[in-house]
Amino acid sequence: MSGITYQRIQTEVLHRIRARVWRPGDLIPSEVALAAEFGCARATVNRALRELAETGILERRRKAGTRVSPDPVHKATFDIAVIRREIEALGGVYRHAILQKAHVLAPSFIQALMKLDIHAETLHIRTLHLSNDQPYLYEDRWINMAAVPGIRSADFSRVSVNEWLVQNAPLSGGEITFLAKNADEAEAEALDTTVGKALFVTERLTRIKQVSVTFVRLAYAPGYRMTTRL
Amino acid sequence: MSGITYQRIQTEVLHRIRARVWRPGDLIPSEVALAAEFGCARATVNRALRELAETGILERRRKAGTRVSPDPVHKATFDIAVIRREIEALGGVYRHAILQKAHVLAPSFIQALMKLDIHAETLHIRTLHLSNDQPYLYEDRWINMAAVPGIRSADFSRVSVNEWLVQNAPLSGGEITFLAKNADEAEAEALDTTVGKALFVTERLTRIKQVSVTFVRLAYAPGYRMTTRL
DNA sequence: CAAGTTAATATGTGCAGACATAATAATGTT
DNA sequence: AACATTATTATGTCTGCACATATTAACTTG
Repeated sequence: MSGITYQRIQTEVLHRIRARVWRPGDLIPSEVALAAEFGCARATVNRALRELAETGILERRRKAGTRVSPDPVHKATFDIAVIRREIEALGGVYRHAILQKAHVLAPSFIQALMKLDIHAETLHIRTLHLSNDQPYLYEDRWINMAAVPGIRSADFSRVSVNEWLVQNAPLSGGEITFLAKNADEAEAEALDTTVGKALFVTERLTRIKQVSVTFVRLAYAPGYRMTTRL
Repeated sequence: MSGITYQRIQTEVLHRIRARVWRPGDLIPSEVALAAEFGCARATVNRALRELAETGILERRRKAGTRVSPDPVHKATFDIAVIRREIEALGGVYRHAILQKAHVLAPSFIQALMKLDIHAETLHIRTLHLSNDQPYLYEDRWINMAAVPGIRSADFSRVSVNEWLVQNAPLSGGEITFLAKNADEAEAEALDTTVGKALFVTERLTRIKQVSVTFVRLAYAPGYRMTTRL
């Protein structure tokens, strides 16, 4: 084997971009040309360039060729783990407490968000997740009962709703939103802080085949930071 | 050609997981076995499974085999674009105003964050980005002069610092952090809101080869939401 | 039995060749 | 000149095949 790896090619390409040999907007040589230069198969060059294109560093189009992205759109990736794992990964002891659990007809704003009809039955659960017995996260969740039949018989004293859904309704699609919000009274009380304090909030809408399964709002305790490498 | 694509295999695998044929934690058949079943080359199966593993749905280890992730860590990716493009993508007309620009010795908290030595010279710039003449984003940036020599001669009246750096110091690594923060006086004034209002903030530390280039704090106007698909 | 060695196995990656497909460039036609 | 048609080209993907590598299982050996 020639010893040329696709990773070797990737670092070489990155070097040339950094050294401004190939500048943002420039067209770079074709796969065939690069394969000849590096003395490897085209498939190897293809994989190298394809992966760089996935990160947004390169832009590729058939026939047009490969160019360095004019303004590279960095893609920041965040791991959205089960909350228990998130807490345990930070070295905390996980515990959760259910503050409220009620079967109710969906209020209108939830109907609109989840696109439910007027008579839709939902399970409304408010949970406090604790790390080392300190409030960590306040969860406000609405579940569309029609979409998850087995949920009536589930026992949430041991496994959190969060985990039950991951195990029993895997691989669902949806959207996630990050935002900042001043704490209201319920949030302030649960998270042991004051009304008005800025909270980092994530809202998630989960679907299985176009049908909304659950809407969650997670309000993190003050001071929370969500970090990732670029 | 058999017509079996790697994407076809991916959707089939996803179906089996959703249908709970293969459940979280289960070991799935080997690449060779799947290639035989689908009547395609192992390379095709390999690409299908490798990509699913990158998204966190599968876990793979040599010899041990491929298994469905026990608690799948969803990976949410956010596009971090140049601010002008972000605003224009939302249909706004972009404009920016430089509120402050000063060459200063790095204050101690910046020294610590960027790991600069005591005599390090920095450029401190505060910029307001506007969409349709409405305050959109307040930017507070520190640049390590030593790391970006050409910056002295740059003209920031036409191109924002943001864009200049992307064009002239491409492909740098670093970290990005999301957090919520109560608006202080400077932020409230710039963004035309009240002190204490919850702001969505992103902080970015950018490096080229271990050397810190710039530290930016971006405070978005109230109401900002950052959304992505799962 | 414990510890070290060897074999077996699933994934990881490379190669050469082929055809598919999208987009551009060249060409011909009215 | 405007438009439709036809090459050309770079990427996209699949096929078999080979060897690399990590890791587990099986097999020695003291």
